[in-house]
Amino acid sequence: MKFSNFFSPTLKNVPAEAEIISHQLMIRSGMIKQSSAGIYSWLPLGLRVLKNIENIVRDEQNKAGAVELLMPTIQSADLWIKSGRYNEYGKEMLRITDRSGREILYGPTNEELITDIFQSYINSYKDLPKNLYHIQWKFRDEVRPRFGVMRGREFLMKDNYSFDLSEQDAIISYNKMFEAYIKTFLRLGLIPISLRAETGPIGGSLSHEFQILAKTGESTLYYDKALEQIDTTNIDTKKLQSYYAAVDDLHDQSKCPIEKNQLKIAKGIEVGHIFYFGTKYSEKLGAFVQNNRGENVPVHMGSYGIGISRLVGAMIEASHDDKGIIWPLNIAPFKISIINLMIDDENCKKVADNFYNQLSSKFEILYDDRDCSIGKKLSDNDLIGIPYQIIIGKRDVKDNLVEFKIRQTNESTKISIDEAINIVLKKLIYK
RNA sequence: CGGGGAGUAGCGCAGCCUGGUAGCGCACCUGGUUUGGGACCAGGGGGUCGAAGGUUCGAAUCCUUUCUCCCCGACCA
Repeated sequence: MKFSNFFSPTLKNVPAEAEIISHQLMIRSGMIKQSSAGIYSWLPLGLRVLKNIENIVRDEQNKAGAVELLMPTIQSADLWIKSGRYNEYGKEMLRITDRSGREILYGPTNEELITDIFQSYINSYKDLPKNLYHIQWKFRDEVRPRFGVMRGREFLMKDNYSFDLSEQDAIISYNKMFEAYIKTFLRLGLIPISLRAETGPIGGSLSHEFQILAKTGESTLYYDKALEQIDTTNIDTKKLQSYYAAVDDLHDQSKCPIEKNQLKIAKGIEVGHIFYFGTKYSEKLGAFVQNNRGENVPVHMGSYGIGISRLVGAMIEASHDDKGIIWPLNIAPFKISIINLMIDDENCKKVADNFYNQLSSKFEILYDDRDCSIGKKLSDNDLIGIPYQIIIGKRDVKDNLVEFKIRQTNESTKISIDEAINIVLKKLIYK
């Protein structure tokens, strides 16, 4: 992608509305534009990041055996009346009346809809277990949206729902998702801390929330150090679930079961939540199957959410410096940028064009060919967090060199033009 | 919803107290000079001051109403 052809309005000034760093950086880097309180347009750069995160979440869901579908954003009130949540849910639910006076709503979650879909087709225990998910926009009319996309009213969420014959089976499904969540967050380069949680309005008996560590996180976590050392090759959910972890208001030092030197205190951002809630919705919405004795029994369900749009903000909170965002390679909107400092210089242009032509078919490349000052180019590329940057200037090109910069560490080295492609390929492929 | 704050050019702000129809920085446009970390000089375009009503000869400025946005709290992916 040629930068001159892209749409990435970077800003020097931060709009006063943005309080926290991720929100500021998202606005300054041209990722999002606020439309109204808690509602955002995703500009091209932000959309790329959002999609990259979405795809990793999707991939891990698929690997864990979940099956993707897509349910609508707008739901009929009927199902919610049936489940009893139409009144329960309160003002957070955006209620709308259509032209013929029917009550509809913008879905804040999908237990009702998915249960209805399930019960329409599945009648036998032989079809279990099932695990269905979708990645869809939700709307919750928060009393106070804040922190940019970290707590918007409209947000993108991956939510899935498991259906099992028995509680024991449901716990297996639950743990499978638990593992998938750990894998997902690790793959995003985050350190997930799993905590036993309250089940809240979803209801149920078993629940974990997943917080990722970030200095600027909203919640204070008290947890066993061991939670940070996850064996990525063999994720032992039982072990992870056995470690102590609590948010500050549930933590009581006098009753804390672990040694002080084993206890760690850190800030976290909640990015995922999983629930097992038994037959709460299946009974109300008629999701019954016949078991092997021919009896109709309600299915045991669980639901599992990951805030994808929140993760964008959360990841920035977890990874930035004073120059801007530092994206991990797999999330970065572009993997590498080719920065031509002297667009009017023939040699520089030749070198830059050549890199671009050779690499653009292989990776997502940003070719900074803009007619603007050197400082702006360099600082923009840092701001938007491109992991690798090839900086091409007159001075180096004369010596057959270019600068290769790693955003993560801000280290840069001079490399020969001839070797550059190989070095880049090595970095991007074997990373 | 309770408490606090803010709406003046695309963004950040000053002007408001002590009414006399708007100004600065960044961004933008033109010309020139520059060119390895948000360049410099000169020239230029753009706002009727969130909205409505009122007071006044005259309102960004005073009064009333209203809308929006932000921050702190309870809640959440």
